[in-house]
Amino acid sequence: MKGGRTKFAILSLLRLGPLSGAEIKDYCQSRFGQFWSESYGQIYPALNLLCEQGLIRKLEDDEIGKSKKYEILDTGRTFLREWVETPSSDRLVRDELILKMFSASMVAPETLLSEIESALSKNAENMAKIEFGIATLREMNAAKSDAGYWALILRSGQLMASARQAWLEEVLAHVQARAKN
Amino acid sequence: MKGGRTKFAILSLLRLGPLSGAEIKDYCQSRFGQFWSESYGQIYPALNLLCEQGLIRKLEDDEIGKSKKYEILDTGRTFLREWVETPSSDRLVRDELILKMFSASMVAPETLLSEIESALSKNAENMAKIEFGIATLREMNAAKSDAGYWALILRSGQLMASARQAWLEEVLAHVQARAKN
DNA sequence: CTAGACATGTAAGGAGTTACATGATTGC
DNA sequence: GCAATCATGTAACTCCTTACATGTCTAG
Repeated sequence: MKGGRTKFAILSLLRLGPLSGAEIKDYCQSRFGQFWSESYGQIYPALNLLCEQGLIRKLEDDEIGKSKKYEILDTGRTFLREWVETPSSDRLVRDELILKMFSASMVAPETLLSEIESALSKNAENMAKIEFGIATLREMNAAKSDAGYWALILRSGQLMASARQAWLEEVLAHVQARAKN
Repeated sequence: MKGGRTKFAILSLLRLGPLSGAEIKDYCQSRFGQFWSESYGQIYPALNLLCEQGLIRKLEDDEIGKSKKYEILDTGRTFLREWVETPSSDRLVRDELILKMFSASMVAPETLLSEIESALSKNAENMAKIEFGIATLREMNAAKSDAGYWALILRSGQLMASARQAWLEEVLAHVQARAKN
């Protein structure tokens, strides 16, 4: 399918209200960041495609010069709903740090420390973002039906991040122990 | 860099002994499956590239007709080691199921059940593979320095899979509760 | 010898990122 | 008006999968 899953990420966001390309990028980062990402190189072409296909439309610039906002159409909502009802493709993970673990015995343990620490701090950042997201969600008073699912998204981030933290700490301990000998 | 990280995945495996393209594919699936994957369309071109660059070599076919095996060279080992010492790129996750959660309120809860259940059973499969991997590792008596790191890889799979299971169960409970009303 | 299985290889195309170009807006 | 900023857009490139084509071994 042309435009792939980027189209659905965009439609998902537009369901809640009109957005511009840049806003879509921002929201992707802040709301989907842990498990999905899109770059401008995908977003802008996809927006044009969605327009051509009559799934969204460009809002007339009431205030000229402002960034172009796009609005989802009923056809777009239907398209989005059908996708939700369709079986998902497999989860894809690409984790270079774990791949390196496979050959980690080739290098001095000390060499690995900085990478593990930077992974830990990146993970801590993620956890903070998720906490912030949880706080925000409470104040958002979204439709109740949405709020439940969105909380589950954040919950997934929580569970994954704390599993990762636990793992990184085990790795750190192992590497430090090896460094001592 | 040409050939990207596929080259390193291949070199990582070849470090342990000569392998053919198909064996590399199998090993990727069984050992790296949870966090890395490669397809033939990447493996074969990468093998040729690695040969051209003098990092591996094709073994002479002592027994003709057998699948072509490739062996890592010292230059390849050095290249691999340097990569391990280099900062990693960010972890990438693409999880369509979670993306759908964002719009899940658009559909009847019952619609979601089969997807959740299939995600649960796929996850259970993964957990079983990891358990098998742990048992295998014990019998492999790999070099002790490798065994420690490899156990950590499996440990990561364990932690992630059980976090995911916990999450999927929460999702299931939520969806079932919504279905009752 | 032949059918099936399996390994190798490739071509086409979609997915995704990066770096750059353009044009408008805002603040000074 | 000028610089800085920001949104939009695009081109080039890498990454990755899929489907197909080819060749080779093996069982019967």
